[in-house]
Amino acid sequence: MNHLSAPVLPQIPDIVISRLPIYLRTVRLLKEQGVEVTSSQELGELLGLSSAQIRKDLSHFGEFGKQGTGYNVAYLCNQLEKILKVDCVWPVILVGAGYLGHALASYTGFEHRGFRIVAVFDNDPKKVGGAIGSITVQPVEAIPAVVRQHRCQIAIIAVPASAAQQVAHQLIEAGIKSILCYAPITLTVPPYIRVEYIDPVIHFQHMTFYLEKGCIEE
Amino acid sequence: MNHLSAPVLPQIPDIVISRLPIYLRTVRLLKEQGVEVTSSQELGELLGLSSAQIRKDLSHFGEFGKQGTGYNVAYLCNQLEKILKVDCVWPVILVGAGYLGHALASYTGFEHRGFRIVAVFDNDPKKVGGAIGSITVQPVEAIPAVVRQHRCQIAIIAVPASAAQQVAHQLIEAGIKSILCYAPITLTVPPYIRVEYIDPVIHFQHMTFYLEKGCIEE
DNA sequence: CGCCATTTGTGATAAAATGATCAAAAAATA
DNA sequence: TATTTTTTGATCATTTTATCACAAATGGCG
Ligand SMILES: NC(=O)c1ccc[n+]([C@@H]2O[C@H](COP(=O)([O-])OP(=O)(O)OC[C@H]3O[C@@H](n4cnc5c(N)ncnc54)[C@H](O)[C@@H]3O)[C@@H](O)[C@H]2O)c1
Ligand SMILES: NC(=O)c1ccc[n+]([C@@H]2O[C@H](COP(=O)([O-])OP(=O)(O)OC[C@H]3O[C@@H](n4cnc5c(N)ncnc54)[C@H](O)[C@@H]3O)[C@@H](O)[C@H]2O)c1
Repeated sequence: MNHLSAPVLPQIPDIVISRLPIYLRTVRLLKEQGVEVTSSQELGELLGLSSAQIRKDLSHFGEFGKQGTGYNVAYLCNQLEKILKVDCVWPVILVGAGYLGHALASYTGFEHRGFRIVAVFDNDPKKVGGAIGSITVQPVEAIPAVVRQHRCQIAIIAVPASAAQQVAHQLIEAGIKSILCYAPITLTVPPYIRVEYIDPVIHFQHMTFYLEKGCIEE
Repeated sequence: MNHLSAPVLPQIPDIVISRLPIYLRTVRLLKEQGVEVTSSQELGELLGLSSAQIRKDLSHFGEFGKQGTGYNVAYLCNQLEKILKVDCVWPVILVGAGYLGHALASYTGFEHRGFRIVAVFDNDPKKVGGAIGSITVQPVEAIPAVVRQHRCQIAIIAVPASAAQQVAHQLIEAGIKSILCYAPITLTVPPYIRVEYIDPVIHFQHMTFYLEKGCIEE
């Protein structure tokens, strides 16, 4: 170890990063409502967080507020978009053209928040060639070429759990760096690949712990 | 304060509860694969967690393992289901019969994990009366009666963000205790109501923080 | 049967996250 | 202009969470 080595830039906790998109979502809502200035207190009330938490989180990235006044909504919005790198549109590919895949591919809410589904893949010959809006379903064999063409780093997995691990391998092989997995299974991936999960049942089962038992049967 | 009062039962951290459904999902997978015994080490590797974390989490609820051997998969599965109260099927209602609502209402993966969508509601007269599988879409006015009839405590919100807060009010009014919200908005609810959120964009924006910027435009 | 290799459950410890406090700055008000 | 009210960003204190490390079981094996 060299005591003269450059100071390590402070690693920002992942839990802080995970709150930024929520802040951005709320600040953008305020902006749409015509609100020009807000405060950590107001944001905290809207989000159910303490004002200190919000100030501390933001302070990792700079000074965005003004004492006595608070935060300029448009400016904070811009800064959060820069920090999260969503001041642009990212290409996303989707594997699995089932019920969920259709809903996601038809969803119009991605674009203005920084994402666009540029291609959909399926391994069922009956699905391949079909259209979802303006997108034509392609065979999974086309994944590597499409990823290269769009320099795509993000993929959604919306195939059955039994196929998800294999699809993950194919995606990583093709150069995908981050995966949003809707299949109810934990994927095994190399450490440099980021996977996030969406499984509504996980949320339901979290809820039932706190509910009074009241079931239909079994 | 009475020094003779009953000992306060140790409050289990919510973060521990939030991991239990993941454990259950994985243990059930092992069970399906015919695995009879597992260990905190094996589970940790499958989930990307430390074995100590898993042991400590489980220890909040009792002793489920055997030293030198590990955990009996079927038994652990059963115990986790009991702890989470999913050793039965919970009725769930769904508001919003759009693309996402259709995907959710058609999804067959809820039942065997403890949940059944018993009714779907929409406020669009063109949707009301339509069928999704065996479920007929009902008008939102019918929510209170259906909630009472099924003693339903859980609801899914799958309406546009602009309608979500109002729908949440209606649901709470009707007696719903926990809400899974797919609309990209933070709901304001009384403290005794639990809300969980699913918003894929939040996950994407979390990912992009760690990616090298590579966008389409803007 | 005794020994070895495992693996649990847990108290102690370390690390991380949150919350409280406050000086400084800015705007509003008198 | 002086005073009061707000609100930030930083520091410090507290609480929460995760990790470590090991005694106590357990089963397999020679
Ligand atoms: N539908 C929902 O609302 C919902 C809810 C929660 C979770 N999920 C999960 O999302 C995933 C998709 O659900 P769904 O309802 O759309 O299922 P689905 O069966 O309707 O669709 C799955 C699609 O994946 C395709 N597929 C299967 N194997 C593939 C492979 N190896 N490569 C490429 N494509 C493949 C199939 O051809 C099919 O089109 C599942 O894992 C499911 O558990 C869905
Ligand atoms: N489709 C997706 O894959 C997807 C992905 C992410 C998030 N979402 C979110 O999920 C929600 C639903 O998405 P969608 O694509 O199904 O939208 P959608 O427009 O297809 O469907 C919304 C449905 O809600 C109904 N609705 C509107 N106001 C209502 C009210 N007050 N009471 C009852 N019903 C009402 C509409 O009639 C419509 O049928 C939205 O908030 C969307 O942002 C959807």
